[in-house]
Amino acid sequence: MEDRTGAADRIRDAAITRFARDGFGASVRVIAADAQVSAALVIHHYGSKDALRAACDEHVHALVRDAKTDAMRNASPAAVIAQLATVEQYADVFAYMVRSLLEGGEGAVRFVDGLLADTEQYLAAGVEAGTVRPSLDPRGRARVLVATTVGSLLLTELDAVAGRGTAPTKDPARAIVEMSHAAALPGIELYTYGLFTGSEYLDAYLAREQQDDHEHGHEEDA
Amino acid sequence: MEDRTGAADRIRDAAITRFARDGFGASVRVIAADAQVSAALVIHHYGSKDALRAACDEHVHALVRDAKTDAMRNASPAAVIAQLATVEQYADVFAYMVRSLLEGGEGAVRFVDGLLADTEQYLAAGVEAGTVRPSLDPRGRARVLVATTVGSLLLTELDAVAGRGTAPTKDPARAIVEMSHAAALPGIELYTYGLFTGSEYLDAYLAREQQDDHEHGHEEDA
DNA sequence: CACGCCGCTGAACACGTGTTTAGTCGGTGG
DNA sequence: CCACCGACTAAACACGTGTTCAGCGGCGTG
Repeated sequence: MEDRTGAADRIRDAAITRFARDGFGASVRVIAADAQVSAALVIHHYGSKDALRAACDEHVHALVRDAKTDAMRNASPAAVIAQLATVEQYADVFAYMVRSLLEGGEGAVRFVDGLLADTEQYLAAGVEAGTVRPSLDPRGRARVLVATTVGSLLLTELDAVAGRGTAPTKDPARAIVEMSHAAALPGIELYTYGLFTGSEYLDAYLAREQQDDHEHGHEEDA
Repeated sequence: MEDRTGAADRIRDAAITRFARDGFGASVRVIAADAQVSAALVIHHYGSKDALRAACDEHVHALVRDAKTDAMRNASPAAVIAQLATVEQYADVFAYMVRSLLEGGEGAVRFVDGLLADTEQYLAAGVEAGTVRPSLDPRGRARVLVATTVGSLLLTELDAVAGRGTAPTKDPARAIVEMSHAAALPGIELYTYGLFTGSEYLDAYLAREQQDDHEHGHEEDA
């Protein structure tokens, strides 16, 4: 039923790889060359460059969703990411997600939303199991953890730009593996003992928050 | 000694604002229009668009450095950022840094390097003062904290893209203030009590690390 | 076989880009 | 006063972009 040659799929895959490497400013002609077709065929199949990117987003999203549902029952979200990056097959997909994250597209929003939901759910399960401390703001805590993850991604990318690190800018998938390795010890340590020796900071913040609430009423809702 | 009109400075400031808002793909003509000059004058003064951006980088870097040395003795690096964003005068500069962070230029590298060094130094001071727990990997810990900060920045930007949050994509400076407010409680909580109830994760990691070391020797150096 | 469909292409088009060029205006020093 | 110099500009240039157009060629179906 599909094309015998599968040129459309080949174009999409080439676009994913190229977008991941060079950003979404990558030209249609370069993508076409990567897929060994003419630039006109890209438009012929996808209608426009934006539509091509939308197709890439959707395809990547589907792959990530499937991979996540597969691996979700085994490991933590962070481990899922590392695992996802390790698998050769998903390297391009993962790099595409990182790029999308940096340039802030709709796919990135869905990605972090999923990550956020997973993290929150996972933390809740940990709380119930007694391995994770309860939080005054579970959603906010999940956000901080996700922020740490994507922030580490960004720092790794920055290191690559600066020429430091093992990965020569080219392979974000490998970079994330190294990053996760380097950040593992201080992260676990931080998550085990915390940062401060006492609760003075937290107490002070809570006291000030309560005071602020009394001063100018409740501004927030829902 | 300088121009009476100060057009060159006006061009640079317009470029900083425009680059921050639209990314570094912003065209010279738009910047010129913002500064109410011709596109040719931009080139006349700065030689090329890349040189213009370099001038912006340098100017922003100088401003940030000055502001930091001013505020450094008062507050923590994170507070410095929030404070920096608050000040109306530095809003554009700060937005420029965020943009530079996202597109990964040399200025971003210098920025996070500075942030990293400051954080590490600040943590060391805290350790010495007894308010911060010592770490097995102080530099790694500083990295994690900086990652959390820049990750929160990215998440805020993403929220803006998704239309959520108060800031309508336009004002990253205000967005960072809101972000820092929302992340404050879970962050402090996390840094006070940690995430886990016990040290099993850390113990397991340390045990596995030691085992790995014995398996395939020491690979790392300097 | 002949027809039409469809994957596919090279050449062109319209446009936006950074940059160059030729030239105007105004102030300043000889 | 004249000549020069630098800020400044409109117009053009060269190029890269996404996209369109006309047509080629092999396949399945009438």
